Parts: sequence; C-alpha cells; structure tokens
Amino acid sequence: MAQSKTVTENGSRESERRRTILRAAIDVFARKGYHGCRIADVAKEAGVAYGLVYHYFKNKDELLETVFDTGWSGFVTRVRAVVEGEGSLAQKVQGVVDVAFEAYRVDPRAVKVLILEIARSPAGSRINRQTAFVDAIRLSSELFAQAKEAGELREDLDPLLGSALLFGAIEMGLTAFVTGLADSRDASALERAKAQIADSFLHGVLAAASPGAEAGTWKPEKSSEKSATKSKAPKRT
Amino acid sequence: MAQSKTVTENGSRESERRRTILRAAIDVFARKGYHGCRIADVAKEAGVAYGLVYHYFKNKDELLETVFDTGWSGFVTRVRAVVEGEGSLAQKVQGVVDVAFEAYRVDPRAVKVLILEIARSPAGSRINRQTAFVDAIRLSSELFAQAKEAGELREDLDPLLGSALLFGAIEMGLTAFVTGLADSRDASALERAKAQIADSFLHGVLAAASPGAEAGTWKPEKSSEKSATKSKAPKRT
Amino acid sequence: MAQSKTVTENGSRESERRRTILRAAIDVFARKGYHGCRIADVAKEAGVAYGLVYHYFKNKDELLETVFDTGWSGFVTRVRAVVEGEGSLAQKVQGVVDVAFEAYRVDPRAVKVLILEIARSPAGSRINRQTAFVDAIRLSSELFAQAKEAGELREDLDPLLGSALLFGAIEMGLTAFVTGLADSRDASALERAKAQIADSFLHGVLAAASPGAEAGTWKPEKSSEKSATKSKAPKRT
Amino acid sequence: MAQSKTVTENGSRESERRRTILRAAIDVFARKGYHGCRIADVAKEAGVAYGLVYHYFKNKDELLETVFDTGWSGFVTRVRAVVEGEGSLAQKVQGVVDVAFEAYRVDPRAVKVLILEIARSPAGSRINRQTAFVDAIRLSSELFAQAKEAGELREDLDPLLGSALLFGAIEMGLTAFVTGLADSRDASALERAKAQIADSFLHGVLAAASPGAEAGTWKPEKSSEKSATKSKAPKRT
DNA sequence: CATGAATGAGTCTTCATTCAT
DNA sequence: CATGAATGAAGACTCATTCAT
Repeated sequence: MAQSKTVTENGSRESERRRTILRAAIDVFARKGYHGCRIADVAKEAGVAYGLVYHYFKNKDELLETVFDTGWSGFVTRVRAVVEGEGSLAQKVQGVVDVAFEAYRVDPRAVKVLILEIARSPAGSRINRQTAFVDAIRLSSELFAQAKEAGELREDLDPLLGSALLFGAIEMGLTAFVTGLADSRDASALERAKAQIADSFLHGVLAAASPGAEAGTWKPEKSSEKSATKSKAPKRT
Repeated sequence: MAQSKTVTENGSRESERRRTILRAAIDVFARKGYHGCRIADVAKEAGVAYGLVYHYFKNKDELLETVFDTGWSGFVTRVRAVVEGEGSLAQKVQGVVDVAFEAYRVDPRAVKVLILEIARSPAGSRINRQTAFVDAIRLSSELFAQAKEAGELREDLDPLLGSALLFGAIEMGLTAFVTGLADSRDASALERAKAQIADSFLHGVLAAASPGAEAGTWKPEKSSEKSATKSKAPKRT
Repeated sequence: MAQSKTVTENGSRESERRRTILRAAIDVFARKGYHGCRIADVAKEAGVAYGLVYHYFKNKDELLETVFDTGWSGFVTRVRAVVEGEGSLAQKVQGVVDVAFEAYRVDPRAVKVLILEIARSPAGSRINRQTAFVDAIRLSSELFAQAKEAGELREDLDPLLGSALLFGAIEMGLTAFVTGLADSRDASALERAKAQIADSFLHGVLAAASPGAEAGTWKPEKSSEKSATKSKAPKRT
Repeated sequence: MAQSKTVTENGSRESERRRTILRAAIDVFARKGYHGCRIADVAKEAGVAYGLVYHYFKNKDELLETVFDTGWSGFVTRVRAVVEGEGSLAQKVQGVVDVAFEAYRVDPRAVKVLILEIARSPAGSRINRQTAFVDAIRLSSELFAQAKEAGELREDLDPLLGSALLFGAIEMGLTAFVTGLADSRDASALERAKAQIADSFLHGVLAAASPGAEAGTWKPEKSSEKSATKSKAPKRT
C-alpha cells in the first residue's frame, strides 16, 4: 500500500504537467477537432509553454494517440470485464451499454473526442475510429458467438454483425446526446436511453404483437422522385 | 425529353469537367480523408490543371460541401421517400436499411466518404457527420413517432432514440464493410446483413420466437430503381 | 538549330526564376554559410515569394545540392578533360591548377561556396566537402598512376597521396585569396600563384641546388617537445 | 613540480567534469559536426546532466571555441616551436608535417574536428577554419621568408603562398585519412605519407631528372577554354 | 555543484488560393 | 475555359538557454 502510494505520488508529481497537457488536449480536441487544434492552443489551455508539450509528447500525433489510448483502453478494459464476466447475454449487453453511458456521464468531453474526433488523425497514424471500433467489435463478437452456441441468440444473426449493431446503437445513441439532439442535462433521459438501447437491441423495437408481415410492400411516391432531382442541382457554378 | 436532352447536352458539356473533378474528389477523399487530400491531388486524379478546380468550385470547402450534398441529399431524399411513403413500420425500416445498402453497393467509396470522412471538414463548415445524421435521424424520428401513435412501436421507446438506434445500426453495419471487417466482395454477405439489421432492429437479437422472416423481401419498384440511379449519379461517373 | 534555340528559349523562360533563385542561394550561402542562410533570405535576395523556392526546389537540402552540383560538376568535368586529355604530367598538373583558378576568376563567390561552405550540409546529405574532394582526388589519382608507370613521377610517391597534395595545394592557395590573406584584386598575383603552385608542386620549393638529404632528420628540442606535450594535453584525457 | 601538482590536483578536481564535457564535445563534433550536435548530445556523451554543460561553458559557441583553442593552439604552439627552432628549411618543413601527423596519430577525432568541423561554427563566431589556417600560415610564412633570404627557397616563390601550399598539402593529406580515402589503420601508410608530403613539397613530385620546362605550357584547346569560361559557374540549371 | 523541467524564438515546410497568360 | 507559376499565411517542430530545486 505504502509503496503503491509512493509510486502514485511520485508518479503524480512527475507527470502532473503531463496530465495537465493531456487534459488540455482532450478539451481542445473536443472543442475544435484534431485538425483544428493547434499545439499552441493546447499549450495555452494547459497554461504551459509551447515547447513543453514536446517535452512530454514526441509530436502532435503521439499526443493524440495518448489521448486516445488513455480514454479508449479504459473503455475496452471495462467492456472486456463485462464480456468475460458472468451473466446472461441480456445482462452483458446491458452491461456494455452501461459502461459506455457511464463513461459519458463521468467525462462527456473525453467521450466526445473518442466518438467524434479520434478519426481525424493523419493517415499515417495507427489509431482511428475504425481500428478502435473494430477492436471493441471483435471483442464483443465473441460474446455473441458464445451466446449463439448457447442458443441465446437468434440463429440467423451473424455474431460479428450483431456486435457491430450493438456498438452502432450505442454510438449513435450517445451521438444524439453529444450533438445536443437529446438533452444530456436530463439525467433521467440518459438512464432511460441506456435501458431502451439495451432492451430494444435485445427484444426489438416493435410492439409485442408485431405484424410486420407486409414488409416489402412499401412504395415511394412520385414527389420523392422530383425532389431528388432537384436536390441534386446546387452544385453548379 | 427534348428539353431534358438540351439540358443534358449543354449541361454535360459545361460540367463534364466539373463532374470529373467531383468524382476525383470523392475518390481522393475516400482514400486520404478530407485533410489528407490536397487540391493538387484532386486535380491530378481528375487529370485536369491545378487551377481548374477553382473554376468549378469556390474553394476546398465548397468542393467538400458539394461532395457531401450530392451524396447525402440523395440518401436523405430516398430515406424521405421511404418514410413518407406507404407501409408499416417494419416495411419502412427495411426500406431505410435497403436504401443505405443499395447506396453502398452502387458506390462504396462515396459511402465511405459519407460515413467516415465527411466529419473531417473544418469546424467552420456547416456540414459534418453530426449534422448530417441529425437530419436523417430527425427525419425518420417522425416515422417512429407515428408508429408509436399507431401502436406499432413499443410504448417505452423514445421515437428520437429509436431513430438514432436504427441509423447507428446501419452505420456501424456498413462500417464493418467499409473498414474491411466484413468482406464486401461477398454479395450475399451484404444481402444477409441487410436483412439481419432490419430484423434485429425490429425483433431484437434474442432467440425468442421472432417471426419477421419476411423482412428482407422488400423490393424497390422500377421507378424507385430509376430515381435511385439518378439521384445517386454523382457516385458513379 | 532552331529547335535548339527554341528549347533554349523555352528552357530559359521556364527556369528563369529557378536560376534567379539558384543565383541568390549561391550569394547568400557565400555570405552567411549554409546554416546561417534562411530560405527567407534566399527568397528576398532573389526577389521572389517565400513559397516559390519550394516550387523549384524540394527543400533546403536540394537547393544546396543543386548549388553544389551545378558548380562542382562543372569543375570536375573540366578537370576530367584535362586529366584525360593529351599532355605530359607537368602540363596536366598545370592544367588542373588553371581550371581551378579560372573558376575562381569567373565566379569567386561560387568558388567560395564550393570551398568553404559546401561541407556544412546536414549529415543526411550525400554531398559534402569530403565526398567532393574525394571524387576529384580519385579522378586525378589516375593521372598520377599513369605518370608513375610512365616514369614521370617519383618512384616513392603514392598516386593517391600525390593527387591529394595537389588539390590541397590548390585549395589552400585559393583559400589564401578567398580569405583575403592574399589580395585577389591583384590579377597578376593570381597569375603568379597559378604558376607557382604548379611549379612548386612539380619541382619542389627548394632552391635549385637542393640539399634536402637531411629532410626527415629534424628533431625538436626538448623544450619544444615539452611544450608540445602540454599544449596537446586536451586531446588526451 | 609542486606547483604543477597543486594546479593539477585543484584544477583536476575543479575541472574533471569540464574536461569530460570537452572530450565529449570533441567526439560528438567529430561524429555529427557542429550544427548536427546538440548540447543534449554532448551531455549524454559525457554522462552528465543537461544543464551542467552551462556551468562550465557559457554557451555552445564558447564550448566550440574551447574545443578549438585547446586543439588548435596546441598545434600552433608546436608548429611555432618548430619554426622558431634550429634547423634548415627542409628540416623545419619535415618538422611541421610531423607535428600534424603526430597529432592525428594521438587523437584522430580531434584532428578531424579541427580540419573538417571547425569551420561550421556560426558566422558570428570569431573562430573558423580560415582564421585558424591563416594564423598557422602567417606563422610559418616567416619561415619561408627567412629561408628565401637565406637562399634556401626558390626565388620565384612567394613566402606566403609557399606556406599556404605546405598547409594545404598537409591538410589534404590528412583529409585523405580522415575521410577514409586512405587507410588510417595502416601505421606505415601514415609514416610514408609524412615523408612523401615533406619530400614532395621540398623537391617536387617529378622523377629525378625532371625537365619540367614544359610546366605551364599545357593549353586547353580553345573550345574547352571557351566552354569552360561560359559553362563555368551556375553551370546548367 | 548538479539536475532536468520549462521557456519561446527561430525555421522549415505545406498548401489553399490568386492571377497573368 | 485552361494552365500552372506565384503568393504568403499558418503551424509543426527544434534546441539553445534559463532557473527553481
């Protein structure tokens, strides 16, 4: 304990500035996005000299990568805990959703960065939204594979796709809050969303007695035809 | 017809180069992302002179905006046609999923740009992934609101969230293909994904006794097919 | 002819600016040295915009390399002409000396750059004073090798070393002028230097009746030895 | 002795670190050149803390100047001892050559710095290769002036130029070793070079019965002359 | 004396945009 | 319409130097 404490304290002292800078980077990224964010902005936000950023981070990319790893690895770790833990598929799905929303509750800005800005890293960078989600999706696809074997999952659902759908639902659900489409100040709204996402994912969105037999008979009206042609136009010059 | 022809000929001649450039921009954006893509790259890809891009587009932002509007408005228009058309909730959901996957089948690169790259536009730009999806989500949230009133939707599901979940599932499902997580060369995989997304969304992923076997049988009539071809045009060239 | 003329004219027009920049680079390099020379200085000296330098040269290194190649390759070419031409060793030696001094007469600044500043290129660069002189030395070492076989050269002189000595004499002779140790405005001084270098190199510096037998028997008195040891100390450690 | 000892002990203790740093600076300069060498590199090489370099040296320039003075003044001192000592011109010339090669034998890296890197100091710096050699050349030019009066030197040779040629020969001879053109691991090669340089300088490079009358009669054909003059400087473009 | 975190001015380099031909 | 040379503002990164501990 004492040792751990010492390490922690030393560590804290050693990297107090580093963390300040990292925090500033998250904020600036969240506000302006990766490309809109200048090292000068981060330094100013952190209240340190320009060059100090380069004392702690090799370059802008590494700074981003650290922002990312710090946030994302924590998320993945917690998702893994849920996936590899005990419980039914339904419980685990709800667990994964909870993890994501809890992260948002604790640090909305960090989540915003993870969801909306991470992908903006230069082509050369290893990290981006794709890779990140791919990791999480692969991870939880095992969850679905096992559930399928256990007969908990629909026979016709591909585990990988199922996993993708879950994270898609989570991501866009959060996006609704992140973008202000839904009111994130309403705590109960978040709670409801959490429950709805997991439940809808598990049981579907239809009312108990779902007819749905007519699927496939839908037909667009002509008006749509027209508007489509029009909306195409603006491009000109 | 004659009119159309005239327009086509004049328009074509006038903007043949323009379309070439737009097409090149989509390709380069898809390959390198918005910020990684230089005007010079677009010009080279299009096989035209450097400065010509500025004859047809005011600046880089407008070029992006055009790429976006061309692709996204086409998508939104078709979604609107589905939403405002006739049919049950299940049919319309399947219709929306189909529209998205059809767009991907016709022009994967353009879809990749829309899903992964659009958000990279500068902060100042009006368009970005959030805004775009917000539009689509708002649009189809009406669908869910109506369905709820009609008793088709679960009582406990917020229409807006339901809409978000649908597009989240679609987006991440497509992302699986875009990023190569799933094999997009496998046509049947795309077909299966389409059906699974709509069905899972409607009935949930659990093994329960899901009917919905008919989902996925929806087929666009020729008129829709046609409009699709047109409104989607820019993705082709 | 016409064609050639056209090419020349077009070429001139095409690269007029390029040459202006190159010329400016030589001047600035000669004045401030490679590291002391900013791209901004070159641009200002050339009277062009900052970025234009990068239109014609990939980066600072390439600019330097071009300055170097332009000057040095011309020199090497002429040395080669002398070395591979007809004539006795003595004639060729004089020829090499003449080439070097003529270059200095025509463009002292360029020679100054070649002699004094070229070596300052960053480590990564392929070109530097060593490499350059090595080329020239290797080239003319063949001259000495052939002369040795022909019995024109002293038996005990290594061709490579002989070549090195010649260029060393030339370089330091020019350095005397470049640094102002000798008065380069005195045309006859240059002429005399040319003749003396070649002649001394060929026949030695001693008066006609050279004793020279004792050469190599010189011994430092103890005092000198001592002081030497002391003054050299820092090189030890 | 006692005095020396005291000085040594106090001095040693005081400047042990200083000498370590100086040594490190020489090594790093020799390896990377003045501009390629960072204070951090020197500190690391010396195994001391970053800021300690600034305890012993005011700034980077002073560090270089010290490296230079330490090495070069030692060399000049020893050359002065030779020049001002007893002996014939031939003996003294051989002595100067010996001093240079001995320095190289004892510490090749330091010599490399003196020959190749010193000149890289910023323009503002007082010391550079020119200045350094100018001192040495001026110094030994007296040697030649006296030799000329004594009739030991050719009548037509300018003392200053003679001195320049000697150092040019020495420098380029050493350069051959420094750059690896000649194999410096071969001790006998160094010995031979020493003798050859002095001997060639004194007696010339021609075979014993050297007519040498033709020296200076070599003439480039007109075409070559012409192209030479024209193609001279910026050569090509 | 020693340490190395902190500072920030100086440079190179990129690239969107303009404009003369 | 087409071309691509010319412009210059913006921003990442380096590194000598300082200073609190």
